[in-house]
Amino acid sequence: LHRRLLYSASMADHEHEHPTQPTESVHDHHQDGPEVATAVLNTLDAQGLRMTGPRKALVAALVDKRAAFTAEDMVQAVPEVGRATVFRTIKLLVDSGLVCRLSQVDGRPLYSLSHQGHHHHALCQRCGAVLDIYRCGIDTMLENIELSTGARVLGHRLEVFVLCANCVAAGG
Amino acid sequence: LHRRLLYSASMADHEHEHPTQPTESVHDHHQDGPEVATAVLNTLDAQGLRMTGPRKALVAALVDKRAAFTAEDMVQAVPEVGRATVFRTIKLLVDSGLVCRLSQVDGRPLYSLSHQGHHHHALCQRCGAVLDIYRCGIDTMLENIELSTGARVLGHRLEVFVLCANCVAAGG
DNA sequence: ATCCATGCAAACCCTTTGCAGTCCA
DNA sequence: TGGACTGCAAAGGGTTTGCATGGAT
Repeated sequence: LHRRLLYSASMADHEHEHPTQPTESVHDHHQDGPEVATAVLNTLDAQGLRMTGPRKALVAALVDKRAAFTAEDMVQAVPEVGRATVFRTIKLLVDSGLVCRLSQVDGRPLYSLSHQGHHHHALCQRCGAVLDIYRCGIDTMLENIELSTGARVLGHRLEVFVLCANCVAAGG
Repeated sequence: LHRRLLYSASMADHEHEHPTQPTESVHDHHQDGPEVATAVLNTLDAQGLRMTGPRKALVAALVDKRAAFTAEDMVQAVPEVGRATVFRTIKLLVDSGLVCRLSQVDGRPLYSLSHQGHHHHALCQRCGAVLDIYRCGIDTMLENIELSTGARVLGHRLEVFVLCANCVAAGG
């Protein structure tokens, strides 16, 4: 699960037209846990937030997750931390940009560690792995919506539901 | 709100490469109410479902809506229908493909009348108008994700949050 | 007449809040 | 020490369910 994938397939015939626009890139979602945990805690510290026991435990637990998780997952992963604190901490991390909220097919929220510059996610429906999608390629479309309709685009969200390569190999 | 917009801007320089791939198209979300209501009821009938009073009332109400609506909106729009029936009927319409579920920025569900062939929505954050987005242009990206990662794409959801032209004109 | 569909109310799930006590800075 | 943080438990909202009644075919 530590491989990193750079996507650059089959858009070559477009590149002479948009030489400065890179193609999409994708990589999966796991890095070296302790380092990430330290980075997360440093960020919290820089925001003047307290490094409490429950917060450290929660950060350690979510950094250890290799997949998107629900609030309930966290409640169970760190039973010594109260339910309310789990919710409060997740919200705090989301507001700090350290964790991002994504949504399941049925709309229920999932969370995953946030990686710089990514906007979208491909979520494995079997194992919960999250592939980040960089440069989703819809900016042009959004601009065109503005041009053709007069609407102003404020934001967008793209969720992609997949079976990751591992799960395809495991038989779906 | 009855205008229909066909998008075809600024992708011309791509078309010689994908002559068969149309550009995105967008139109807003309202049609002639009674006709749509009849069509919806016919579809329910064709599925062997009963044409009860509550169902007719709910279909009439939602066809009359010019914007996306919540379940609660429906409860209040048709106070003579029980709360549970509203939820059950919305689910039924979603399962029949007549209504589609979309999601607000915060993830709470909204619903809107479903139009054939559309996959995505631009939702006005001020008035709730829904612009359908046809040919969202991300299919190519999804194929490329498959090629580069070995994942299998099962589905995707794109939500675009906008201020529609009317609301821009009204001062945001 | 037969079931499907409805209404009511309770149950349910997930999340938030109030408040007294705790612990980091 | 003070104020941010926590835990508990209760409240909250949105949605679903059980069950007896009602209504469409």
